[in-house]
Amino acid sequence: MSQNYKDTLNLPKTDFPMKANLATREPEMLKKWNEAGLYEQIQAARAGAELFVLHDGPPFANGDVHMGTALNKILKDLVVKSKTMAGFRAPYVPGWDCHGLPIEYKVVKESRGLSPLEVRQKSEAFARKFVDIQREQFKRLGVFGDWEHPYLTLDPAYEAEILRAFAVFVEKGLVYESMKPVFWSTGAQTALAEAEVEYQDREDTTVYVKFPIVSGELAGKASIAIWTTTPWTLPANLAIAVHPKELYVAREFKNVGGASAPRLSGEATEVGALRPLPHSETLVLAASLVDKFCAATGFEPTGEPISSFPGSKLEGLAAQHPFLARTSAIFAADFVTMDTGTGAVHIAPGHGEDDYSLGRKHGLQILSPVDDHGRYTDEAGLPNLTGKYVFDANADIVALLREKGMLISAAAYQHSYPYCWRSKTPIIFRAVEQFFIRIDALRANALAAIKDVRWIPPWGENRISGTVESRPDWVISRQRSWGVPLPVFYSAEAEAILDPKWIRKLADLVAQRGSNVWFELDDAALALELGLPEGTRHRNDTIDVWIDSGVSHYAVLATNPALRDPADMYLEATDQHRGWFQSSLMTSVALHNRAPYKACVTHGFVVDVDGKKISKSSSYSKPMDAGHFVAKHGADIVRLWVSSINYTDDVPFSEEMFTRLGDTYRRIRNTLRILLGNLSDYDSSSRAQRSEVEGPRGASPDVSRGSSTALGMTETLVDRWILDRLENVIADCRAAYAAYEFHKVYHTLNQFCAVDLSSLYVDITKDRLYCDAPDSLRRRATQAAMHRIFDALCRLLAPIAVFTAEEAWSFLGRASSVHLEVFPEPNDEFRNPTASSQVTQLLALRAVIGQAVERARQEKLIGNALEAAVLLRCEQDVIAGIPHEEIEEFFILSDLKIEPGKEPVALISKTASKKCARCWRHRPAVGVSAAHPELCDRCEAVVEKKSRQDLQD
RNA sequence: GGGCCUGUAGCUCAGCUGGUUAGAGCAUGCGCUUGAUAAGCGCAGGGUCAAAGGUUCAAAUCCUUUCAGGCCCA
Repeated sequence: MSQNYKDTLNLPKTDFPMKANLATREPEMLKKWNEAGLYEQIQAARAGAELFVLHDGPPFANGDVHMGTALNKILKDLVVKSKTMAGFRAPYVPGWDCHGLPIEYKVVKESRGLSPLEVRQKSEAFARKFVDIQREQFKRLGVFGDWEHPYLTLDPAYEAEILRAFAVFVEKGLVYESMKPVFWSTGAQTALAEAEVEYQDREDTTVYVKFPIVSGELAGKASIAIWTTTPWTLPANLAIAVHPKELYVAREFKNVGGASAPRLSGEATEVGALRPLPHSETLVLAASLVDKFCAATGFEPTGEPISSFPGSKLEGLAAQHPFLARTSAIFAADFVTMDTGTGAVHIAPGHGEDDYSLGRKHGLQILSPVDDHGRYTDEAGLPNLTGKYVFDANADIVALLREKGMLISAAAYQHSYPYCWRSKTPIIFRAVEQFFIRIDALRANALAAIKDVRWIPPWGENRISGTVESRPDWVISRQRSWGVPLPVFYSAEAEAILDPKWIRKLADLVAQRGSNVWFELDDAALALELGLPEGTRHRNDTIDVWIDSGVSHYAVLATNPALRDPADMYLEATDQHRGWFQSSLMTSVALHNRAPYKACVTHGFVVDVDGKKISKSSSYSKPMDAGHFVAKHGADIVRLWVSSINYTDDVPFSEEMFTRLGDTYRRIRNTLRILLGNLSDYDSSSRAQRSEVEGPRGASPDVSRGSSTALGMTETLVDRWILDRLENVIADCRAAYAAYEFHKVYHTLNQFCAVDLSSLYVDITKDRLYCDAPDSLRRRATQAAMHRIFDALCRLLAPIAVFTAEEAWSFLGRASSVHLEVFPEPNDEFRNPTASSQVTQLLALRAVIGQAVERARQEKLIGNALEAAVLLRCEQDVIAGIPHEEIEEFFILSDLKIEPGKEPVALISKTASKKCARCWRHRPAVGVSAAHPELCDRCEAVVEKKSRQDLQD
């Protein structure tokens, strides 16, 4: 019976599938884009447009793309795509950081005994392999860019620019040579990186040593007591550090010997046998460490402290070195802790990081009287021990201390100590010649340059300023193989030569033959090649990789004609305030005295449900490969995730989020689908819509212009309202994109699709779209509105859901890509405050009705709301001027009566009218028609008209 | 330990310069629909705004401390 009428409806019709099937559809689309050269098309389409350069911070070319990397790359892509759609020419040239220890380390670990050149060859192959892997993974994420012409820091052209930048640094007097302690393997006779250090348990001899004070009030009366686990560094002692704020005491101690006097084992037994005889000492040490000191040494305090004072009081005093003819100065330093020892720290600037920086601060010599094999040199000032391996010399030093009466106590000590991962020998801290960049010469200008940059979020400025203010000089030399050679030459007399002209000659040679020449050619050949004096030699040190990436503005932005230095934006994780943002800033200040970027955007790190970093998480043990999630959910879902979060904070990640995101995605997709379905018989180029099509140049054609009734058609209230809402959505999304607040785009579009469109507009207009005659004016008006909405939605969605937006876009019969389009332009003609406020009021009434209907349903009075007869009492001015029919339609009711009343109330009863077999509304006219007794008047007319037309055909 | 930052419903986010019973979407529960159907619609429940102090007539919003977490240092 009534089934017949279903065929007379205009039901939605589309081939746009409900199921996304992203995992297979996305790669197909990528293939199409690649074949069409979409990136090049986009660049060509924006040829004359204003330039916006987002400069890619090069990821390290090792390992797969994980969620953190994906987050970074997608954020960059959101910027590039949204700028492109805002009308800019926004080229994107991706890059990779290829040199450096992590790669060299892996290579060396795989195969041992390689020559530097072999290490470099294997490292290059390794880096290139991962460049290719990551490139495919980034492309799979839907990131657009010049993937065929990325910049690689290992490219000879790039390496040459590093050297040329270096030549400028030298020219400006920014580079100097100095000693600095590094991890040193005496077994391998090489400097080590932290990654090459492994820790083992080890027993050493610790000593408490006294340094007689020789100046100030305590001169000749007391000694300052220090504690060390490395007696062999004492010949290099030049100072003692105390904490300025901690309390120190001068006090007499008596050695009671006995039980508390420790026994030594191993090498030190000989020493232990010569236990100090009972005697007393007046010592200065931290008040809070007196107890520990006594327990460890067998000394006990006698009487009350002679005096007590903050450490700052000791500053500037001199103490006699325990066995060398010199004094050690006492300095205050914040790094002194009260955990162990005496609160007075033995300082050997050539043998420790803190020692070094304190020594530099006070102009001390960086004394490091140890050779490559870890043997004392003459500089140690102990002729008997010259040539002795320092770990063997510990016992000699202890004996010497005892002989001089400077040993308070010695003991065996178990601790975890760094070892060389290759030679398995204990590591020493040893100062060797290094090259530095003078940060003090740049600091003030760098701080000034920071102020000219826009920092997003704003506290980034604070952060980078803090690091720039406090950072020490930049150590730029590395005793490594996998990098750009440090262009230092040595004269026949072994004197270091830094010559800009020579460096530039080398740069030219490297540009031609790659930096391997440095390692391939021997001294004579290289000198000949560069035209250097005979006898000029070179070493195999390399430049810190932070210089590599730090000069990318010089090597890439300034040299690639598609780009520009400075860039409009750098966008990286917050750790780069100290990293790439800073290294780039320093090199740019050195070269041009300005920042290399106009804006710096930072994002947080990916954390799990509990806000903990993933590596510490209990929820996620497996690695967070982006590929895993792309395969499981699709790149558009991963991109939706990136867009949904506030990236300035830590970025939350969980399995649940992806489930939720899938829900959101399906909602958006289904909204697009129903719009398409309802537009199946709508011809946007027909005469009625012609006026909209011919929009102003540069604007998006379909949504740019309306006539006096906006669409130029007979819209009803809901149409006017939804078009006004769309204006808000367009304005909000454009503003959010412009401010890089992508999560606001996400929420705006989600809200618009779920509430305004799905729950309201589509639901309300179903009746007219399905049941009216196909060409009814109000139906066509609604289709025109939907067409405008769909068009705008695709464009606004395009930067985020790259694949889905394109897919939907193509279903509207568009041959070219949505990514070539621009965002919809705001258009005041579609603004309609009246409709907006009317609908707001109607929605309040709708809630009242909804609750009443719900109650009636629970009482089994009605099932479907269309079975209800609703009597609504409300203030009349709310509904003034709105046709009753439209109000009924708005509430999706069959039978509505409105009476005046103050507080809105809805009374529900079962309607007396019969159900129209076609539109399912209960209408009084059902049964009136003889030909169609099951139909209401509207449906009868439509069916009649249709059958007449069918007859004509 | 220091610097910078964060902490609002199960999840993701709003909540402007302090001012009525703290909002949204999703999720959950209960219904309706079967003409968006591995869809759609309605209704409902759910937060002492990390905790404790303080300023104020009034604080999620300002101040202090604590706790939890992140990045960078040490």
